[in-house]
Amino acid sequence: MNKLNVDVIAENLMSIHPLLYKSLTRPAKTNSNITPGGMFVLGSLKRHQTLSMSDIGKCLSMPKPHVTVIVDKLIEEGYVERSNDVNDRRIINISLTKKGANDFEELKLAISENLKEKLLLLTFEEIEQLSVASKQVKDILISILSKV
Amino acid sequence: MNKLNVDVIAENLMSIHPLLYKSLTRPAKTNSNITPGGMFVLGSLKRHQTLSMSDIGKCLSMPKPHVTVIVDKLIEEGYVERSNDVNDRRIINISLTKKGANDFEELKLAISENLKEKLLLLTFEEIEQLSVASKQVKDILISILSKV
DNA sequence: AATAATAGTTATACTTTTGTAACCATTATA
DNA sequence: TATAATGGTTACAAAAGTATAACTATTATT
Repeated sequence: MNKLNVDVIAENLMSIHPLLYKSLTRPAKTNSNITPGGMFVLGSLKRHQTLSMSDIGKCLSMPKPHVTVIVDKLIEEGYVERSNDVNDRRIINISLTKKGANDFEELKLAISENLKEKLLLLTFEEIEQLSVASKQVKDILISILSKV
Repeated sequence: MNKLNVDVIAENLMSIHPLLYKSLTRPAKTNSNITPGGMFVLGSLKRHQTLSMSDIGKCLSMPKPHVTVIVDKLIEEGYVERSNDVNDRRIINISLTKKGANDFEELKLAISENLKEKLLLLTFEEIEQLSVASKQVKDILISILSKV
């Protein structure tokens, strides 16, 4: 383990984070009434198809009561639905509805549009590089940070 | 401009963001009384040395009243200090104190330590890759998303 | 069968963030 | 000089996130 590299990684991630936050959550507010938390839940469901309430909490390091509040709101808006687990009747599984999947796709497009304006400043090579590098960061972080 | 690439980038960044959030802000809470917002402000100051109140707001897409609140708290803790601009007496410049710089360094170490446990699961090559890729993402995002 | 553990909800209190509007001081403009 | 624009603060309200405890229902353990 190279100690220097780890510190560099931490430093890079700390710089990336605040830049992302506003760029990603702002379109969600202007184009829909999805809160940042709701957006993350939808993203997790998009990746995993179905998750129990507890799994969502683990996925996002979110306390269970908060998951309940967010999912309640998403159900109210028709984005997700509950279903009882067939094996364990304590478990409630959450999955995207068609509307939820569609609207999340639209939200991603809105974020793309928003980013696109900024990305126009880059060369084709830089965009290519960012595409590859962001995928590498994503895949590696998911492999070590995702708890589900 | 390759449309596919832009959408891939948006998708990757949206996946990265929730993973980072908790991993980066949790150590700040356990090791100090710096709020996430305060951490971002310190990070901006670390990169730019000195910023006016408005610049901090632009940097982090933060409303000005919120900047005031956060900076007030950081001053109270002795992490940053105000100084009047010599050319424009409306402007108040904020810069890190020695204590602020030190404690921010320590905070970064705490985050590194926290990450290190997880990074132990990776191969040396993956760490190397993450180090390079996260730097690329950081540099490119700063070049297009940072407003200061 | 009794007890402990797990999944989820409800309730509550608190912190942080976000959004406005009003306000003062200073600088720029007409 | 009068007016507009900018930088920053104050005050207030509302939304979102965080944390904890108490509770029900179900499953696992003994």
